[in-house]
Amino acid sequence: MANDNKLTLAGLAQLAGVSTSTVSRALNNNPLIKKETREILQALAKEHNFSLNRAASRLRTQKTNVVAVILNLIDDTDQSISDPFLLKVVGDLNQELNQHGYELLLSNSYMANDDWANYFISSSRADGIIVIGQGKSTTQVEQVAKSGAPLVVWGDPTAKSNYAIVGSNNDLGGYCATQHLIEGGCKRILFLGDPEHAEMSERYKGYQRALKEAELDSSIDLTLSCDITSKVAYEKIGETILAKGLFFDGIVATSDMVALGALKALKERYINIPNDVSIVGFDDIAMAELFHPSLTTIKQDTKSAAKMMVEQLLKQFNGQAAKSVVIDIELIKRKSTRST
Amino acid sequence: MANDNKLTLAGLAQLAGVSTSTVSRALNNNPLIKKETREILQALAKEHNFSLNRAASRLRTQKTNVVAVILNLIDDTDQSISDPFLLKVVGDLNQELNQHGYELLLSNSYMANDDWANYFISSSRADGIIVIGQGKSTTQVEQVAKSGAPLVVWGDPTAKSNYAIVGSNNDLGGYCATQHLIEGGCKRILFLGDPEHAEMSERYKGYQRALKEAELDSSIDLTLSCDITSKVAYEKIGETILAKGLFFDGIVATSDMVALGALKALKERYINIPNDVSIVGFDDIAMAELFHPSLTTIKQDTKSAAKMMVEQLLKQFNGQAAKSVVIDIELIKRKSTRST
DNA sequence: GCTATTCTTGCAAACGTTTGCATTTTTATG
DNA sequence: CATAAAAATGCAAACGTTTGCAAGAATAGC
Repeated sequence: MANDNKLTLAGLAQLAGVSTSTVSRALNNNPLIKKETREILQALAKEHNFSLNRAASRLRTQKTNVVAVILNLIDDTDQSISDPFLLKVVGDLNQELNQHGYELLLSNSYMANDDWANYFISSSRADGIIVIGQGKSTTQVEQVAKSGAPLVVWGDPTAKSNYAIVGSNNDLGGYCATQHLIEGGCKRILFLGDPEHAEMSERYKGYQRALKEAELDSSIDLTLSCDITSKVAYEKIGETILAKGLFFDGIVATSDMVALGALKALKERYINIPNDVSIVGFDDIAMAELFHPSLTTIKQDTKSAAKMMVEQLLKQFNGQAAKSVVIDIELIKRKSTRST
Repeated sequence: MANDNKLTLAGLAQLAGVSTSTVSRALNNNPLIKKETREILQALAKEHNFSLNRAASRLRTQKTNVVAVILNLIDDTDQSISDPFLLKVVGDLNQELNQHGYELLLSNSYMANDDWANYFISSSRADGIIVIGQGKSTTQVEQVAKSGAPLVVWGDPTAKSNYAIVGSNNDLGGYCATQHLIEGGCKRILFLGDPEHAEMSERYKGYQRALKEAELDSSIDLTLSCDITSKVAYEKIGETILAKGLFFDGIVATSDMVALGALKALKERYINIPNDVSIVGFDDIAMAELFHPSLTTIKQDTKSAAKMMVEQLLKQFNGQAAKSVVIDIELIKRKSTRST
């Protein structure tokens, strides 16, 4: 602390009366250095609370130990930013990355530069990229894949792609959700969400499969296309009821936020949940059980999702091929559906 | 793309037939270089989609253009991670930092190393630190401050400190919330939250002031100390009612999550909101208006908070002194309180 | 005691930028 | 046209690590 200018490896070496290479190796616990010496030097480093200059070591080793996480937001709707589910994923990724000695550089798709591989990888800002959400267009992501940069995407794992995608079993999720409503006695089940969007379309498939198996109506007018935001869902349900009355008795929503928007619209019209209309959400965000009635939903396991994403990314760092991974989902039964 | 090894500044210089210094200056738009030359070189760089090696430039310039954002989580409760409010702040910070040419390195207080200044600043990982949440203990933060590292904290701006704190006018928030309940006719108003915690204690002060001005009961048994999580709030309200009955008609909660936990506990007992009990939350998270009844709350303006935090940090980068900033709050009236 | 082997350590050259200073080219001035 | 001043470019030395290779010290084998 007396020294004004920062302590460097060379300085530490001088202090210890050894060469910089020895100090460097000692701090990296290189067995080339005698154990005794290593311990002395490590203690000395701690005493002077020395810390390696990462810029220098990154330059020398060509490795950053940083992973860029990009929130691939849909268009210009800003609600994605505050979608609690996506942010939960970021939080879990952070934990998981830290545990493997990596740091998380957060970005979103609004950033000026859109050649991600160039911006993050070629520039030595990060070693790899994790993209959260496939967005509406996949061109940017595909460009990264083409560049050969280590890449993992959170999205629809069953989608055909030349990069690794980690995601929930959306088809099964849609199926279970619908199945559960059917068991509860629902006859006319609405699908609320955007069936065009990658992950959602899988959920839609599962929904349709369940309906067909039960020989229930699966006609198109039971599909209510809407954005991923709760506000839009709320408005959409309102309009629909106004126009066509309450012609359904169940809702499969593509996310908890959407489900909660619908829930609100229904409750405002004194429609009883789950008896008049049952609702199943998707995600199992923290708030799902706080609502009244608490929301039955398909839980996405973000913890293991994070684990898988990091695992697949690390594989690529080691030169191995990564593959898409399907994460199991789980039906969480609560009070927005009839118990069976 | 034909070249396997990455293009470097020297390579680009050779391609253009000039020196590396010229290219470097040209790409940094240095007016020392003739405008014409600059444009030619910039075009060439784009054509070969060259990107500067940041590790190298960071080493040379001793500047990273990265800001570390640390989620200072409370103890080992993991709910803070998923607290939508905190994550919203992170999102807004990200936007704001990007706009000023900085990147966001995300961390949390669980990381192994707890000498933050050393870990982030001395090691050239980042130029400055933003800490979100003052946590239970401020020792780590104070250590950073003492080290002289550029630092801004999100917390209680009225707290005595030797570092810059940006935060809402919590006292006024608590006051307005309580005041609003009083106007709605509430007589026995509960404070739900942890009055010990920095920001919360300010809210508590405002709450008490409002009560005293209205000459209402402000005795200690109207203070229900509870953790910041909705689950705990839910349980606490349940227990309390079981033990002492419904002895209150209003609740000032220290966060929306806490308010929503309380809301749930009350609704399950068929207590009418807002007529039997009115509730005011704090934060105005996205979900606040989705609940039934929608939640009256004190809105924290995260956008301008982010702007202020970044502004204060940049000041420090320029060698100027930073100061604490109080962000205005706003009462958002919804349906969980009686309208006046 | 001498050589062959194994352990330890040190030397010095990278890694790819930026930048003070020197040098060359251009423009202005008398 | 010569010279001074200004503008544009180049040289080379950093920035602080890591690491292949060489060299020195210790141990073993005969």
